[in-house]
Amino acid sequence: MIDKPELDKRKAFILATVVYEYINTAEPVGSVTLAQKYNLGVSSATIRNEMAELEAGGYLVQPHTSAGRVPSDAGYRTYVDRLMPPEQLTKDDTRRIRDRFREASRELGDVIEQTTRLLSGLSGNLAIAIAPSRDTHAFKHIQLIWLSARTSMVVVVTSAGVAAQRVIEWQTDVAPDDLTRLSNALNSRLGGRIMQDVTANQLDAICADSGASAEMRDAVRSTFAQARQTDEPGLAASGAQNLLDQPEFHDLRKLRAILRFVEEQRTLYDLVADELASDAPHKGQPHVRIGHELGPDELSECSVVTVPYSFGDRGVGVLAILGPRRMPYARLMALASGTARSLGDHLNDVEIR
Amino acid sequence: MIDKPELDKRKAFILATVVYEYINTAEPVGSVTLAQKYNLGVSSATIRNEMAELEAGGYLVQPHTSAGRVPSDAGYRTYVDRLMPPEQLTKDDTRRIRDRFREASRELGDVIEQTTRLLSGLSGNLAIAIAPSRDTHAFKHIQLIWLSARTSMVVVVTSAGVAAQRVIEWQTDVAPDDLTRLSNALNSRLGGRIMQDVTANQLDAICADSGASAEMRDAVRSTFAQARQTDEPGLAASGAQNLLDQPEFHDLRKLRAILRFVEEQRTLYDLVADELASDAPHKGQPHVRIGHELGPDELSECSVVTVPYSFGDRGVGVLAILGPRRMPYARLMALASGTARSLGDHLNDVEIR
DNA sequence: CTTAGCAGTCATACCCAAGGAGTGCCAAAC
DNA sequence: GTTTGGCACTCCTTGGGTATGACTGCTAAG
Repeated sequence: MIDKPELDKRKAFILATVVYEYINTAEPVGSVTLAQKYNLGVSSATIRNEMAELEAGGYLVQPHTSAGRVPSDAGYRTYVDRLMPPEQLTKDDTRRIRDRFREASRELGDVIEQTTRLLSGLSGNLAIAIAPSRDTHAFKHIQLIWLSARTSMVVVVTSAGVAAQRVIEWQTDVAPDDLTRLSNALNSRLGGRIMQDVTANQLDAICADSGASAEMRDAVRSTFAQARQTDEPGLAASGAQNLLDQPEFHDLRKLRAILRFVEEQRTLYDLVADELASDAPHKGQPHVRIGHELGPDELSECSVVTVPYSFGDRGVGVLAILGPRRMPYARLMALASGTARSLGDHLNDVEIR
Repeated sequence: MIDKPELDKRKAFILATVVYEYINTAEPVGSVTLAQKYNLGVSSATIRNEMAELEAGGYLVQPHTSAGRVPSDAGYRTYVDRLMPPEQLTKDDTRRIRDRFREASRELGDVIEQTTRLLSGLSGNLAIAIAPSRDTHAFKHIQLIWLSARTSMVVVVTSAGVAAQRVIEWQTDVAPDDLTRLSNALNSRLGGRIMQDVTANQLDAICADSGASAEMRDAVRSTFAQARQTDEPGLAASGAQNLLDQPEFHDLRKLRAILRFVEEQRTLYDLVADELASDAPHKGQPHVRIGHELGPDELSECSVVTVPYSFGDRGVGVLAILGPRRMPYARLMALASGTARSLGDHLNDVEIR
């Protein structure tokens, strides 16, 4: 790859048109097609010269000598960053998104799962969602419920709803009053706290003060750990079968590699969570990664649009769309943003205040 | 299709061998292959004659004149019902299944989801599970939890764990005591009842007796409805990408049709729920449906193994494996049965008594 | 009833030539 | 200097024709 001189206006327009045409047709685009379909005011020979220079600059690639050109990662990158016309959501899409959230669940896990279904349906690609970390939710309530002398249930409620629930089998009998006393103590001393600020030591202290047994203390501690869900992040993906429709994935080997990748919760999480980790989380702006920018070789023919969502001023999660590099970037960015906004609004609405 | 005479011993053996060979190789099997690989004690010409008769009987099919034979639906059916040697789970598989359930979740939805992952992994096919209907669970506890003057949470616990939880926003202020009184009344009068036996009228009566408001009565009623989950059945499926490995699905059109079918919760549910509806639910025995027996045209090249599972003497759900007709029936039946048994045991273990 | 032999069928693989899409380059025109 | 028409060249794709080989079904002999 030589140096990348600034593109003059005509080169930029030709590059944009090549990308646009290729996104729509999935066929390498040649100089004659370009001259005929878009009136550039110059002949195909001129376009050929320009395309040759764009190829030398690393923006375009020729699959073989006698074929048209296809955008390279750098070509797509330039298109996305500087050339493509931004898109707004249509009224129709906006309404559809809003309607779907209107009847959406209040339960966090269900919500993100439904969101991926919506987004994969609208985008025609694979949609992924990461649930917001529960660390930043506010503690609302804990209730130890007496079921029988040896069994109880513990429920922890945060501002996002039920964060943990578990059944506990005691080694020794407990009385309903013991549970009520402990519940009350915890509630009065933890009310309004952010989950991540509740330490195990504090829990122990409260349990000790209200005369709870060691067994009860352990139960409380582990239920809180579960409520913060530090181990397994909420992750949902759907719409993988959409990828079958893309001509670039008609090669079964590629497709299989991609699906195996997506199947692994861990790798999928890492892929999308980059967005969470990034220091400057572009304030709600969608972010595009193209081909090799993604890292894993399996995804070298894919692109991913990610967009963070938030509700209130905390709890940030990520939505993502994974598809072929030849994706309608502007539209998918608009869709992802719109969905992220509606998702945030929905979570805000159902938040427990 | 002519009449189906009883198969003599040699025809039966040849049919069994053809099915076996085809299942292993995915190639139409010819008379010479058969004579060479399995010592039938007769020449290929004799086998040819027998195969011609098996084809006339509708057990075998020739893809084209100069190809070997492939089993028909009826051929597979006969193989499964009468010819194939039954298989036991290997110690290794048994252990693996048990280990996975040992560390499985206690939450019903998670359990069936994890079960499909396990079963698709072991079987190399698509696995499906339907959660048991919640109607037959025993009511354990209801708790109305005071969060603030205008918000409460209701949790309904059945013998299978938390069956419903919801946040309620009241139109008028409520006091913690009101909620406690109503919770106690419901618990004392409903304790031990089966969920489906709790009628809306009874709930109304109890609410009225304990002086609950109309608003509270409605909340209780709708939470119970949700707990019985009459609307949306718990359904999980995973391992669709396994189907990519099967040579019969390398035709993208077929594959897409199948995946679209599987994607639809409703159709998938209907497919598997046949097993629940059937009058004589073969007492835990796996049940095989082959090709057109399944009904939908999209699945005419697929087979499904279903097996009911139960815990205690109630609550029946279904596990299923969907794959190409050319599947190792005996092994998959053993796997499905073993997994169903372990699943039942696990649900039994985590049941609240 | 079994079997060897053989003719016949048909999918598949292969080669080769024609077709076509598209390029790069050059020389002339602007 | 840029643009353009022309043209040779490359190389993928397509289609036809042929050879190959894996089968079968049939027949006649064992």
